[in-house]
Amino acid sequence: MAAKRRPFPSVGQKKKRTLQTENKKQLILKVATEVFAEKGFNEATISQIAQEAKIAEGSIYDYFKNKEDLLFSIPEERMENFLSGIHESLEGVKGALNKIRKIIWYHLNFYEKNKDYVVILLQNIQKNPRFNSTRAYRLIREFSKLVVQIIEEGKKEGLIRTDIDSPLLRDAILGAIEHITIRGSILGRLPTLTGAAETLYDFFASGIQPQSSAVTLPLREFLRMKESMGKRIYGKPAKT
Amino acid sequence: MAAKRRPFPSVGQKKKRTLQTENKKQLILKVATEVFAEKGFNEATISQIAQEAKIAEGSIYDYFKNKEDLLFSIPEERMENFLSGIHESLEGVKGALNKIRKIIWYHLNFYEKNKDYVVILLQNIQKNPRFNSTRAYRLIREFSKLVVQIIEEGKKEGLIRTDIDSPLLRDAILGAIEHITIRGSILGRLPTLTGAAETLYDFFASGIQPQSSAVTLPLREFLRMKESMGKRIYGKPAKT
DNA sequence: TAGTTAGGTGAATGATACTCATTTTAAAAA
DNA sequence: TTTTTAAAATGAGTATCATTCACCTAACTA
Repeated sequence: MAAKRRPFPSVGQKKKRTLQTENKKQLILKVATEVFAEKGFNEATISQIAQEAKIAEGSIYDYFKNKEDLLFSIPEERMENFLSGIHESLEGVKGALNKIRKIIWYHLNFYEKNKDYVVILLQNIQKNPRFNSTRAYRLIREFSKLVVQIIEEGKKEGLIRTDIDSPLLRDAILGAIEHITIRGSILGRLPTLTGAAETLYDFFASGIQPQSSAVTLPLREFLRMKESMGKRIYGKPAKT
Repeated sequence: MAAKRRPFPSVGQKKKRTLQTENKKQLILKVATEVFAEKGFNEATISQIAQEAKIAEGSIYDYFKNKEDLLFSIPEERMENFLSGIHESLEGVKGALNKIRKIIWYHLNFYEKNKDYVVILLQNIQKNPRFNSTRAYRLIREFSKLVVQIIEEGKKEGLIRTDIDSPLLRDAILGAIEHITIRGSILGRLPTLTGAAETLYDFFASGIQPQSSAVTLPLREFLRMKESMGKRIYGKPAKT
């Protein structure tokens, strides 16, 4: 046992000590991230991680409850960065659709810049039911709620159809992002992720049907035209 | 070693033997599916599977190379059913969009009816890189190609925008389906999956923007209106 | 200096995937 | 029917980890 013990009651040189401890934890996390990313959770061994971090196997258990806890600890810091980054990048963005566009871009960009991490998160962690009781998972939920909020906001603004089930739309958007990322990581196409952002946004925003067989125009314009004519008009988009 | 051995050169009562062997393999697969679904791959033990199948541990290795091979063998039969079912249900369906709608529905419906299997496939198998060299994975790829084909077909028919990257759209659609399914399985909401199909299709087909702030109408109608006026008209949908 | 404790260690333990020498079973031959 | 033969099945034994714990080291206090 080491890290769990109560620190000195004095305040003297304690900081230095704590810093070293914190450094060691970070070191283990860094090495573990590399090893897990390379070998996968099952094939990675504690002894290999210990060796590469140049510490004893037992020391790992001073900082983490077990191998799985070590794995689940990897996303914590990154998720915090992700979340604060999202909030930052949304500042000043007006309108739900623009926010969604930004989120899609930021999300793919984040994955593109955190390859090792993405492999671990998507392949080893996210679908493990025990991950749900994790701090990092709570952060993911928070993000997930944010997306729903933005969708609801969009409904109120009149920018998103009100008959849409918000959580379902969120799942569709996040699922699409994730799947594209996984395919990218398996096929080694991660560097092009960000380029897919605008296209992906467009699928959801405008749909996949062409505008050539139907014309969409602002309501005001439409009403003006209609007024100056006296004609029967279709209100719904052409369906096949 | 057992199952690998060459059968007798004669033809006599061989069938009975082979059948029993096949049955045993199926039995192991059935029990393994249950155990893996309940405990997850890591927590499930070979000894538990052997016990519940009422056979010796060693026998499992007569039929499967190792634990992972056993896991990866589970999707084979189901994927075959899935694929033939898809082809069947697409018979007589005209138009790429209708086919995509059908695929989304069939996919979600299949998952809804194969709960145990879905949990295993999505949580333990699909994102494992070694799964890529599997027979079952080849079937998934086949399905994946089918979707791309349909999208391309839709472009030629003029039903889908030609500026869309087909594999990207495929990934978005399949990713959305998968994510919704996973959320459903974690939250125990699988029974409502099929209900989400039409909504999901609609996200992609028509987009999420309301028709109230913009009006879409057939090109002929639009041209007729335009002709009888003399006005400047927008050709693109309103963006926020 | 002596005492205290955070911090670190690695051999020992137990669990489990996988192997293999042996036994059992049942088809084919005699 | 009895004998022969190879397929099937077995489970004790092996190797490989994850995890524990009794002990060590060094820094800080008094």
